[in-house]
Amino acid sequence: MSRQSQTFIPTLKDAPADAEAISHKLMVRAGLIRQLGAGLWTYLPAGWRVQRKVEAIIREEMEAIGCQEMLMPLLQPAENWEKTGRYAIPELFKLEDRKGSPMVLALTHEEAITYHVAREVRSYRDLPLMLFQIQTKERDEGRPRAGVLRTREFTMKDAYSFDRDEEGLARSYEAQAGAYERILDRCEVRWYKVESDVGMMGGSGADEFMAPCPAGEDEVALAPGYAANVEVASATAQSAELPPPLPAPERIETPGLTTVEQVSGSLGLAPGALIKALPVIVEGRGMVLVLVRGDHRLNEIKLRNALGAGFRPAGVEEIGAELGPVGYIGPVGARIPVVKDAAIAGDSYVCGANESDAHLRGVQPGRDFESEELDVRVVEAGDTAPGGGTIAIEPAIEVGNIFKLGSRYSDPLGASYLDESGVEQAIVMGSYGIGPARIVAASIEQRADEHGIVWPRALAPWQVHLVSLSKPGEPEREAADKIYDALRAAGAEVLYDDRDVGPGNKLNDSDLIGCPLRLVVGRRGLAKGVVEATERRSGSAPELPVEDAAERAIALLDGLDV
RNA sequence: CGGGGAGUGGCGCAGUCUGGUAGCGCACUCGGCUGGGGGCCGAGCGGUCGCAGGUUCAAAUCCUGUCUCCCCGACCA
Repeated sequence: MSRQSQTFIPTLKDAPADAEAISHKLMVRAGLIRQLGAGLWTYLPAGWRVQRKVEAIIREEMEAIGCQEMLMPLLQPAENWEKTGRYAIPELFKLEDRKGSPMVLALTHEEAITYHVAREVRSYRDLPLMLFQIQTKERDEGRPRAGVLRTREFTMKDAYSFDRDEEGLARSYEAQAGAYERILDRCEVRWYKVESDVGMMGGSGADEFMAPCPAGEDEVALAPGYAANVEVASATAQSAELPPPLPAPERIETPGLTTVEQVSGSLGLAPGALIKALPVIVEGRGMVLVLVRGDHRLNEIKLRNALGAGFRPAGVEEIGAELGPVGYIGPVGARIPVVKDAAIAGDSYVCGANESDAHLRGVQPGRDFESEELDVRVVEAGDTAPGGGTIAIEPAIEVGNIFKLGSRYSDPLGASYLDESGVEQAIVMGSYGIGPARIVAASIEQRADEHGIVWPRALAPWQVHLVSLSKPGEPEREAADKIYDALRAAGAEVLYDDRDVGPGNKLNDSDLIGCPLRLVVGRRGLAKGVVEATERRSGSAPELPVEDAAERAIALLDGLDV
């Protein structure tokens, strides 16, 4: 059924007032989705058609690498989550059944799949194994946002690999990565594969597939031959201009100057000539003083990974007791461990003197204080990447991620096998997620113009939007009806706008909905014996003879590059 | 979790400060006109003003509580 008069595509002239992201506005306006609650979205018929196209592509590419589809429950007993230590995750929805048994709504399915594999797989002969599902996930997000980009309930394709050893995992991981590249290419989204943090998944390595777009919540650091999430990106800093070195640190009065801007401004120095001192309390280790250059920011994920432990910022009281007044903290004379960011590489810095209204200048790391050197700053545009290129930073949306889990889940859930020599070994796992809704949103973000959505053929809800400008019953309508029948007979996916509304409404809705090819059947064209085709993306508008309009339209469609 | 904003017809909003008959645009229904980029005329339908309690002769408006949604930040497979 694709007569528009009988299809539920509620388009809107205006976007909801609170929508910010392009994809959010357009998906609502084009009648693809509607909101039910915070982070909870209903897919209307056109939106669901698009999502199913993405899912079909994912299915094909998963099956092509020997990954088998299955389906696991969303509602699960809490027990396995307690075993893996993930029951404490704040995003995990927790509930009880009527008997009072603790249950959870799965935010991903490592526990379930590992539970099953642990029971069924016993021999090295059963491995390797790759399984996937396309299933709902539930996450109690602190802040859902941007329409479908960050929601509390969403569909995810999650795949899991099971191997005998690290080499096997590496092969499975590469197979999945290759499939992801083909999936994203087929969906026509621009993407980067970037190094990433392992986060709550745990494990030994991870990559993310990022689609650059304005609404992206992540930032990627890019250079020729280099791509990383800024959460983990590492690069050589641009140099900062330093004053001449001094034989020893010199105390200077800085009354009331507590920020980098104030101190550098008052001394006439670049912010990069200052050292910013950030006291943190490290789990099981007490207070540590972390130093970054005045013009740099601390990267908390890199610091956590470098320390191998969690931490929190120290409180004002704690800092006062251990070091001095907040705003005048520095490493010289500090009696606690000092971590110095690698970008602090000069020999004459200004830092706090650990007393009110005073700083020190001419401070030289190594001479004036001891420290452990780590890379813990946020990289910036203009830095030099490991390959020698210059870093650029772009916002991007994470559309997929792949993790080397190792035995992070197989150990606590007892997933093991007997090897050739009869020795019990832990199964080595990987997990691979991809979000169809985010692919759809990214496609819209990347391709939309001021008139609406611009679908690639692979995702379009319909390939052709046939628009009849005449009223029902008028002779021109017959020509449109015939073309509709011919297109359908030829197997084309066609949405036929046969509604009794004005031409402006139809044309604007057509732009909004964004099918790759539009055919307008109106009095003006018919007088010349033509229907007007318009390629949504290029705007190219050839005229097609009425008699074989359907055939010609299909040929046009096949000629579109995307 | 911290900060800010908003809940009034399907959508977008005014009215709230200064309490007194709930309004506008769009959409929708009916009739007519119009028919190539959201057209026009006329007549209509539709709202316990998020919820609960309080003050008052009288509450959308004042007070208290509460729920929901949005934005910025934190967090985020």
